[in-house]
Amino acid sequence: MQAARLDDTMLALADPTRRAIIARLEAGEARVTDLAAPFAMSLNSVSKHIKLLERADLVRRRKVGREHFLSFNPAPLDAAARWIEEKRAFWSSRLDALEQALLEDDAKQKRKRK
Amino acid sequence: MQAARLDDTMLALADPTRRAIIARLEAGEARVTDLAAPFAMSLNSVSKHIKLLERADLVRRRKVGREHFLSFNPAPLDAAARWIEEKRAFWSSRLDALEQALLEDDAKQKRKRK
DNA sequence: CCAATATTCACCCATAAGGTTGAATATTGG
DNA sequence: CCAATATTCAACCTTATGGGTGAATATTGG
Repeated sequence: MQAARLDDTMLALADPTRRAIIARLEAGEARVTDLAAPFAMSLNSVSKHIKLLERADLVRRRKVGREHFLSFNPAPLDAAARWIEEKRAFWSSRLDALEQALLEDDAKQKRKRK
Repeated sequence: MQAARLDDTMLALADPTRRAIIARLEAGEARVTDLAAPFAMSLNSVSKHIKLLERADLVRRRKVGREHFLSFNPAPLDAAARWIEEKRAFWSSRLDALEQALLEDDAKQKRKRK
């Protein structure tokens, strides 16, 4: 349960392979080999992607003997979602204000014409 | 109004300088020079960050003579927010289910004891 | 026309990402 | 013990980031 900066979270999500890995983990824990299987890519490359996901704390590792079981940890998504929603909220309210202004102008025009 | 893949959007958001630039644009349009001012960094570096933001279609450029006015375009955030919320929804419902199962177990235990 | 202003372009540099292959390590099954 | 399995480690390559500098370009104000 550590920090994991927004930088790492966003960067981790910026790659389709890593997003696919996360999607795959919705079906439950998986080993490195399982995760690598669908990709036309060496096991090692997938292992590196997993490391990046771990750095972002989006993936947790549970070692049982020689097998490493990976699971998804959604916690870091909160901060990312919060940042994005803040911007979206600000700009949707700004658009609302613009719309409002246009409506008022319209009303003013109507009054004038009347 | 072009595509701008999730990759570019996420990558653009993965850097604190670029997030600060976006935050600054909430105050309205700004020139490259204005955006660069707060940073202990060359104008050129900021110009590059802006280019990355443009690639992600998060920033739009309006040229007036020698001045380039930049503005924020929130549209690409929709897809990013959607992806994140999908994962969050899935996992929060999964946690809910777990909680539910625990509660049911608890109830079962009570019944037994009774 | 000319100097100042606003930006980009063209390089240069260091580091990281994303991929490869081959060897090392750890653990299991027989 | 030994072979097979599951992973990582260590190099290496290519390309992209993130930063810098200096020159080129475009436009404006006198």
